[in-house]
Amino acid sequence: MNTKEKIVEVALSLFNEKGTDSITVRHIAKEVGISHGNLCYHYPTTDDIIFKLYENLVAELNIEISKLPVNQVDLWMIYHSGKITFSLLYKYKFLMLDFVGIMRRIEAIRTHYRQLVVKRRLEFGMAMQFLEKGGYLKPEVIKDHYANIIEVNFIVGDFWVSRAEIMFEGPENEKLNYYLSLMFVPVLASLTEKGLVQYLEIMKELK
Amino acid sequence: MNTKEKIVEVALSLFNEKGTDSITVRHIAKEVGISHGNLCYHYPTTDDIIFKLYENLVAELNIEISKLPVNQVDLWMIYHSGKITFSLLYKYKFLMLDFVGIMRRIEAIRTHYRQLVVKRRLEFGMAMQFLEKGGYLKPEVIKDHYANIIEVNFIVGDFWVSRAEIMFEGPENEKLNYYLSLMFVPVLASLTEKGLVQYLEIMKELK
DNA sequence: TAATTATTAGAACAAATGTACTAATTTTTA
DNA sequence: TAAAAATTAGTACATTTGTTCTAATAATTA
Repeated sequence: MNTKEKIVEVALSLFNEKGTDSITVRHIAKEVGISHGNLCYHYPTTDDIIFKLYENLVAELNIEISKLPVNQVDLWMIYHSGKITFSLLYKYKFLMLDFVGIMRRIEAIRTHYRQLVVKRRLEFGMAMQFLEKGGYLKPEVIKDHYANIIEVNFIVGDFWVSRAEIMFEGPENEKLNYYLSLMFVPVLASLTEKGLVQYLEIMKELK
Repeated sequence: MNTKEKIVEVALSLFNEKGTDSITVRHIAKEVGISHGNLCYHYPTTDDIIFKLYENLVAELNIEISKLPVNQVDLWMIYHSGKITFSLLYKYKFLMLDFVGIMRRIEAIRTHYRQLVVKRRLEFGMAMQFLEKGGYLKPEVIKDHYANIIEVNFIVGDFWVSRAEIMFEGPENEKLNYYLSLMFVPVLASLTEKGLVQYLEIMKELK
């Protein structure tokens, strides 16, 4: 592994452990075992490293999501993509824990993330439509209800790591499964019989 | 207004504007128009001011919530207490925007908040029971579903300000109403006819 | 009033940090 | 191989920040 990669790797674990505020280029350099002059040659500021880590997260997400079979949209598919996403978000949890600070500070990330949300909102919307057509989800009775469910799930998806950090005592796996299960909560009472059956299967897997 | 109060007032607006990270005792002192030596006499560190502001938020919440009529629990009552809470959280939005950082850093706040959550969880649970008895909410069909809805709403309640900061363009009032309406989303499909009628009334008010 | 206490301004200092720079060494390229 | 480019260590300096201290002034109390 070259120096550039080592820096990013060490920075990730330091950020996850201590947060981005208290970690400086000097801390990272010391932990990598190089001079901070050298580190600044590769990444002038910690924000440059954070941006690189953000890029890595997005890249990993794209790779993993593209591996999913796209032939059918059902609750299992939602579950699998949720599982992958949640695992990766947890791997880069410092990004989630300091979400607002990073978004405020680093324009490149903010811009990219906003575009990502627009894209994801559409994908989610499509998925809901497929679920409805597939007989898993009842037709919407209240205007914008499913769009609102998506917004709620965006908030849960982006901030469950923060919530867990503050409130949850327990192993990572339990934590992840618990908050993943919460993603189904807003939609639960709108599921059809068929949808509910699949939901209960998924919950067995999550236990 | 005495110096101590002035400090807290100025600090609130500075924190809300710039975040807690970049604001130091010197910044606040300069803005108040006193020496930083004087400021440190009243509040040795910014964290002491943050704690004071947290106490103020909790006090204001208690006062406002206690003003609510407790004779009946219906969706309007949920709406009113939500409205009050959301307004106050927005007034102290820096606390919400740097929630994790503050919780990690300031033990006194972390401890108090955790106890608060336990208390609120019970209150929410009671409210759900009352809604059910009052004929607004269908009986729970899936185990822990209502407990899970409460958890989802905790996350939305604690992080909507962050979400809004990153994504929402628009006036404060719209912002507040929109995210307040999201609190009803997870429970919506579990409402009875009677509940739905009241919900639709509330939505008219929110528009 | 006189003594005491509270409040205020400002200086002083060490530690941390961002930033820029130099010089040496290693690696790559022509 | 020789020149060029990339990488590395280390220095240097201005700023910021937390912290402590002193001395002066204002307010309160006995």
